[in-house]
Amino acid sequence: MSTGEYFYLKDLNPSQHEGVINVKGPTMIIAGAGSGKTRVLTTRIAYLMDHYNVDPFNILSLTFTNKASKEMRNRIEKLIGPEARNIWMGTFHAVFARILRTEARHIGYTNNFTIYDTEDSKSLIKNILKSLNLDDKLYKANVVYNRISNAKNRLISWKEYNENPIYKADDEINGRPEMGRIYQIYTLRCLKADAMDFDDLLFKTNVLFQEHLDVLNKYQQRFHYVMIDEFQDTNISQYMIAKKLGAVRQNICVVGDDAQSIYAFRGADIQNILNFERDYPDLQLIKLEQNYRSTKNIVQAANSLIDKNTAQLKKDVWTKNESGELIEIIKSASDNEEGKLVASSIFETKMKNQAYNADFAILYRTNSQSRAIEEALRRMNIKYRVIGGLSFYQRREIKDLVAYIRFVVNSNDETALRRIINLPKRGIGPTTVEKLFLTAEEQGADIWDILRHAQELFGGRSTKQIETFVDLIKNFKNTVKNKDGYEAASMIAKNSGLLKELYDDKTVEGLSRFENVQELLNAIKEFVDDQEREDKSLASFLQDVALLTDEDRNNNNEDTVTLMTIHMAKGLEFPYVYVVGLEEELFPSQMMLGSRADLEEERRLFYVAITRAEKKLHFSYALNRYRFGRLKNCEPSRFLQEVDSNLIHVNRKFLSESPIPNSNLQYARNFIKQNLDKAPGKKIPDHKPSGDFKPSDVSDLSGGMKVEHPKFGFGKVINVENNGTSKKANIDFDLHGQKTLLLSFAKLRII
DNA sequence: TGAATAGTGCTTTTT
DNA sequence: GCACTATTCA
Repeated sequence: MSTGEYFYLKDLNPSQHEGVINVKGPTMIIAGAGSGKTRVLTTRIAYLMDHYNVDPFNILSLTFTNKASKEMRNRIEKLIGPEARNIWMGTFHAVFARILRTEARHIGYTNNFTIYDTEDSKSLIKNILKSLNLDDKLYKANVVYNRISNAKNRLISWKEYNENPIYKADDEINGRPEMGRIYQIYTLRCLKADAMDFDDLLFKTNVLFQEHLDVLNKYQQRFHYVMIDEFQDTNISQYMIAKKLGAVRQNICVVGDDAQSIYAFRGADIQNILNFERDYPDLQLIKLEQNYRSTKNIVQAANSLIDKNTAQLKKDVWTKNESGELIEIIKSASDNEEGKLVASSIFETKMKNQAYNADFAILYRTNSQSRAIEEALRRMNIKYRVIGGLSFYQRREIKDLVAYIRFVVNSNDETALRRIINLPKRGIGPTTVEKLFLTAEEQGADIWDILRHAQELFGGRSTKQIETFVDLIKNFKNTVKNKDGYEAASMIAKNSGLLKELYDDKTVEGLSRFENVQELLNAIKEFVDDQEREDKSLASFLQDVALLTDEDRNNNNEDTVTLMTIHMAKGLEFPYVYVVGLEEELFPSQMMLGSRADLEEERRLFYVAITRAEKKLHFSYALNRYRFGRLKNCEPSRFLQEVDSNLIHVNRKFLSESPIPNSNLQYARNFIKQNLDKAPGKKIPDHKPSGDFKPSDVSDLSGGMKVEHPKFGFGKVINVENNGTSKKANIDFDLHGQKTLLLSFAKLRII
């Protein structure tokens, strides 16, 4: 069999070639960072279609992010043309949501079911907790949600949960004996609302395949080849689905890197890699170990770090690339200084290497770290964009409008109803809402029926408002039936009063909310105008809105520095990478110091961060950082010492001041507090900061300057004393008199 | 019922 | 520091 005729096989190295052409039978590809994993996967699919004439409809390719699947589809399309669009390709959640919609009736759902995102789920849980009158110190929505989520990811139903003595004992020790009952109620309420949460999309797929072998068989016949990317991130639930689907033909190929497993907190189980070896003893194991992405120094740094983990598969990542520059460490006195130093280092690197902004990424452990960095970049006029944080579809105004649409389409959707029934305010308060739900439960009726018959059932004061609301929704239902999705959505936005409320809000945030809603409407218009789409109904747009993420919208090609968490950076690469906030308790996170397994996951996370870099890597840490709104001393991260020190260069220029002793800071706080409390008789009202109040850079502050303070108002600087972090200014405020402020933490705007 | 205020807890990471 | 909640007052 000659393979020379396919141009795309030419440049593959021997292992990659193996990975591409061995398409039959169970295969596991262990792929080191930057080893051309996606290339192997896409080429493999192209080869399947090209060489074996496999119908794309018979190929299932599963990824974790929309972005990854989109990229894969594009790359395959480049290799073999538009036929690539027919491959079943997407995230686990998206693909199985699609299958569940078709098969919903088998498991007690309609094909119109709503998908609850995490926020929806938590809000439902909060409601349940409240109605059960449980101690909210012990039963927190977050904790309960995670517990339920964990159970589902291990395929444990509420029934099994309640029968399991280990869970029971565990919950009792933690003072939460009601957990099983909550799980049960939550499940039933979701069913009643015709809603599935994220975990349900996988859990219910398992149930479906377990209990309806004919359905399973149908999909087994459909998917001749199953491929899973980022296999190290699969949980039990996902693995079981894949295993069932591949059971007949056994053409199942998993690609992953145990060293990059960073989602154990979400139920991902590296054990799956071992399970795979156990389940398919005759598998082909292929290792991709040559790194094409990074310099020798970076590859070695990553190897030296990951070597400290005990739980890992044997793998030897190497590169032919040049050694490149050493890793540079940036040390700073505070988080703000870290921002400044990183920004100026980017500026210098850009000048020296004629690089673009887009060549740079700044990676951090937690989203909250972006603030100080953003500020510094803004000051230096370096364009940047922040990935992640609050996504578009999670914004309040977007969720509000979506909730309206959701309820119009599915009037059993409890969470949506609770969100909109009094939004904008229409005089239906919590008391009334609870009464409605209680009645629905007593009568065993749908909440929509109760709403429609509120007049007969209650006859009280609030029924008039309820009637108005019901008429509104009925009206919308009609619109949805008769108009296209865009027109209907616009109508809902307008007539619900949502748009007006935002329009009336003339603050900056109000304006941007208004624009966001417009943008959502535009997105719906785009959806409706899409020629290739068959079902253009609003219901169809809504179906997977919960699964959409921001990156799907944000493909602008502006030249910007990228800021994001390390988790978001997985799979990406940049010439210049800054890993910031390398401090104990921040990275590794304080929540992960408890066990070896957790610490090793943090180390893998750092490994992921390092291996994003192509040319040059920077590490940065600060000696002081604001956390919980207080300045805290920080220790450099242990991870810094775990990287081979021969590969690291400490930049002397940046070695600045020592930490600010906490006692000094406390002193400063007390000083200010005392001064504020000095004249209790005549209370001076707090100054209202000007609308555009933004603290200025105070490094050049000197006597005679006029400043504004958010609390003390306007004043004049008398003098500035000391230097560095203990630098302080005497300021004479117009209303509050003379004060001494520590500049490292006072917020002053120079006028 | 709604708006304003005081108090609390908290930050991991995401489909 | 912020966002969310409980409490208070109109």
